[in-house]
Amino acid sequence: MAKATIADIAREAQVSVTTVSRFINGNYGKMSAATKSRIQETVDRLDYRPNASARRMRQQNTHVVGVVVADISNVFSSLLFKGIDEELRPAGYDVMLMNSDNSLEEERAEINRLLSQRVDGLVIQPNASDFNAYSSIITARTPLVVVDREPENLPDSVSRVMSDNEDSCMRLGKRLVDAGYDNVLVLSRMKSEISAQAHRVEGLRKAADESGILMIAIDVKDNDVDWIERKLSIALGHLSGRTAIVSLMGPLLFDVLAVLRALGVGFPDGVGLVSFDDWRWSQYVHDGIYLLEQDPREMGRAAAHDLLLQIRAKENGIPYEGDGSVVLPVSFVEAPSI
Amino acid sequence: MAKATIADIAREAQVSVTTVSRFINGNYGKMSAATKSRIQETVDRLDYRPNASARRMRQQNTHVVGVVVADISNVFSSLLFKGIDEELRPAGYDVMLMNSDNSLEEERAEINRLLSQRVDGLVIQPNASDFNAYSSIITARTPLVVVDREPENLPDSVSRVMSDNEDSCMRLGKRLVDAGYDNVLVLSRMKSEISAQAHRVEGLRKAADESGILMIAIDVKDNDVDWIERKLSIALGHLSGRTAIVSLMGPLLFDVLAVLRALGVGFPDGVGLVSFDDWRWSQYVHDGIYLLEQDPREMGRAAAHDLLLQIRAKENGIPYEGDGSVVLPVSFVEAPSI
DNA sequence: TTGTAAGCGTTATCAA
DNA sequence: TTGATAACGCTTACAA
Repeated sequence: MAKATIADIAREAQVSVTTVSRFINGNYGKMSAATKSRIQETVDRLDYRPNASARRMRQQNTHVVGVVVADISNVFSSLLFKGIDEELRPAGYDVMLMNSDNSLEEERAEINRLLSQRVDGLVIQPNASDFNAYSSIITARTPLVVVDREPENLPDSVSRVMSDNEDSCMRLGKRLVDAGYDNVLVLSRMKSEISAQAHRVEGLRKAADESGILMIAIDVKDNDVDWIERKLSIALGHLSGRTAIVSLMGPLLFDVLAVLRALGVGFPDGVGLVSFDDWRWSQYVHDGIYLLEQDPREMGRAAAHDLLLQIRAKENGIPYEGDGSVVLPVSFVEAPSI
Repeated sequence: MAKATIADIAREAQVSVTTVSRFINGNYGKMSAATKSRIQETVDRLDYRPNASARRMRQQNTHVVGVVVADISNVFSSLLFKGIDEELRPAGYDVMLMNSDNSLEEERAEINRLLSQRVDGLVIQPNASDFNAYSSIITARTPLVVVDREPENLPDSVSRVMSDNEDSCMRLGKRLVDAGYDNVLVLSRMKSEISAQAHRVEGLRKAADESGILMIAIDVKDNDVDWIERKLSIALGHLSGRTAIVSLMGPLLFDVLAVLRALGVGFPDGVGLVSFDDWRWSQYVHDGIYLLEQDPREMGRAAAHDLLLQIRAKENGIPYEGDGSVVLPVSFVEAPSI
């Protein structure tokens, strides 16, 4: 037998579809107890379940929001999702999650599919450096929050949630100067047109400029560990004085550790070592690694919170009264690796 | 202006809705080039996008599958999702992801919502020990794959993808005996009624029974690090001979490491240490930790693969020809911590 | 307290 | 090569 519909229930329970619909939606303001229980019985017996698609045809909203992350295998993304889910779920929204894998094309296709789903809102960690790539979202008038990466030409009207990348890295730079380092070797791995890491490089560069220490930035892109090893080996061989290595993204730290092990370079004796983003585990490597930590879960919550404000404003035709821009602090986790 | 519909396009392009529908679906078998380009132009101009909900009303399938994981902040879950997505996306399916947070109630509600969405299939990492909790899925005739945890009363007709938990742990037990250990202290953290960890305990127990070494199993449940420290401290104080500690889930290893550090117990000198599930990082703790690794991404792929077979079989009214049950190996990553 | 019927955006059947 | 129209399952004015 095909899936039960509201009409099946109505027929079996000897009432009209209207009454069933009212029952389903809890509008039993003036419904006889007899009717109620008769419908309930039928619903249970036929295992009836309202069809969400049909419901949406009559309503303006889907109660579904779309989330597009850059790389779900990165812990950042899963915690971001968790934060979003924690905020959205109690508000009655379900989430369609998509993984762009740092690909512009994938991302474009995914956004299109989400718009086709008529999601009530969108949270994206963008891959494109220019916000014009996302104009379709604006045209569709779908509430949007941009997270983690800030494309150029982002209109003020679009909400965003970022970490305090540049400033924290400026402070890190000063901290390294104070600790007596002469050089800082900055490693990034930027896989898409745009990355939060660029701001981190910028912050470190400013600190270096101000204090006169030497800063070398290396973007490892898709290169493998051997490539990194060669680069690091050369750099370390040619630098005099004390050098600190800064890994600007979590997964990259694995490669850095492998390289340092291969080169037989220890820390903090051989080099200083700092990394972004390594939740919990790195405290057990040697005596712990100095960390700059974001709070992706909180970023997710903030993004979802703003999205809800936008959605509600739109539904009620009232103006949106949110912050529009949230910058979350990056915290320093002290450890003896520098 | 409200979102453009197929009727808007038809009016503007001076054709019928039928023709537009044909165009949208690529059925331009016999459509004049002029008509085609006129429609295309209008579609672009009005930023038209088919409404997925409306489409579903006329079709039997939604091209959406639901995934329910137990804890998205656990790397296991995100890699599982990644594997599922990799297999499903190219086949044209989108994913609604839900996080049950190891809660039975949450899980029940989530499954209900997904069934209301009329998802074409479901992958779940179940929290209930008895499969009867999931009978609604069977009643709804929704294709289903159960992953990671195997509830009681799971009918043969339901597909499942598991890791080879019991057998791998039996082999681990023997390995520990061979390495000269006299006792094995097994730590688990089971948050729901059912857990893959139970099979791991079982495997170790069998190995212990066969070889005559002492095995003590401790389930830490929701207790904190202090509790674990007390328990471990007492156990270690009363055991004679060499003891190996086995952590049966990834995140638990953090706590174990913290406790060992607090107790001033090193490895492999003080105790032997083995853990399940610690992707990449634990090789840098001391000289590396002996690991038993699952492949959650592969589990996801296998689950999605089977789900697709079920969905296609159902759509075409042909019998399902899949394995029904996949058991993936657990690999041993040697390291000097035992 | 309950019912009738229109309409949401699309696809599919039939007809031209 | 294109079009008119019914139908999908539900909600909601309006009626009774």
